[in-house]
Amino acid sequence: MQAFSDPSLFAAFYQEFQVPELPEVETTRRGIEPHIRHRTITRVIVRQPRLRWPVTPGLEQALAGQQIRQVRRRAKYLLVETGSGTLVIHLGMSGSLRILKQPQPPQKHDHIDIQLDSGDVLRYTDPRRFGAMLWLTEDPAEHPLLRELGPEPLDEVLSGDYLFEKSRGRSIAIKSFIMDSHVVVGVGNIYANEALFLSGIHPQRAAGRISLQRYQALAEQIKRVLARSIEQGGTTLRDFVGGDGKPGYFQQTLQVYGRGGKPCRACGETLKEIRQGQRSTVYCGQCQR
DNA sequence: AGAGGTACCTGGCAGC
DNA sequence: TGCTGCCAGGTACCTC
Repeated sequence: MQAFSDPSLFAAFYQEFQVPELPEVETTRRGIEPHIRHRTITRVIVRQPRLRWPVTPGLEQALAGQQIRQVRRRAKYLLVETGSGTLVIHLGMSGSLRILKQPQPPQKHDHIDIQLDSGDVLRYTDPRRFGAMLWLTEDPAEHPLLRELGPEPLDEVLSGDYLFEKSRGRSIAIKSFIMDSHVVVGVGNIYANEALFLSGIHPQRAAGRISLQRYQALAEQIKRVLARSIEQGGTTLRDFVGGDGKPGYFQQTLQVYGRGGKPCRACGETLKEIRQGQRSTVYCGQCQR
């Protein structure tokens, strides 16, 4: 990430563009649910239907009059359940949701408003439009987008044993392996870099050539880094009402991500930055083998 | 089947 | 100053 040679620029960038990783999605769920649960949708306004996929045609009619039962999360998908179907929301790379208590004129990237009988509005904003807003009438777990997903990282199913078994015979780099949503969901680029550093595993190592013991460390670190972020998102829950709808981010100090060329916090060695699958990987050649 | 690459999209920086 | 090129990233999908 050479563009951010100056740390303050990097910080400014991430204040502006908080990539919703799993902790941010969960924090968003917790932030909005109390305001929308049991409310009835009175009106839906779609200003920009061109997201990752087109917003489901007829979404406005489908949602009007529906009462929201609960908001669940599967991987980075938010599932807004009503009596007759489920609204599936993905925040993509730059999406956010917030609750408006007062009417506010829509800004450039405010693509969708969901008005509630309380007078509140749930507003979806997404500058890069990598997000999604889909209406499903079938069981969301059976939808192609959700059907093939691996276990939640914080579920006990995700363990060293699971990763070890799943990786046998695989030559793919471990970093790509843990970012594959068929293996485990919710491990984005930032947390993949961090978890590999914390467990001392070289990001390019073949997934099939890592011992059970090391996978136990990796599973533990994935859980730890995500759980800590969710915890902090919860305690710093800021401004889902009226404000920018973005959870506090990066409360925990990043060990490697965004620090290519800087000294390793553990050993002082200069951190290496490479690209894997068009994504930035940062690691310590000394600490990670 | 597995591995790797591509596309989608915008804002902001570097460099000319 | 203004333009162009590049880059960040999640994830489905394409190709080999």
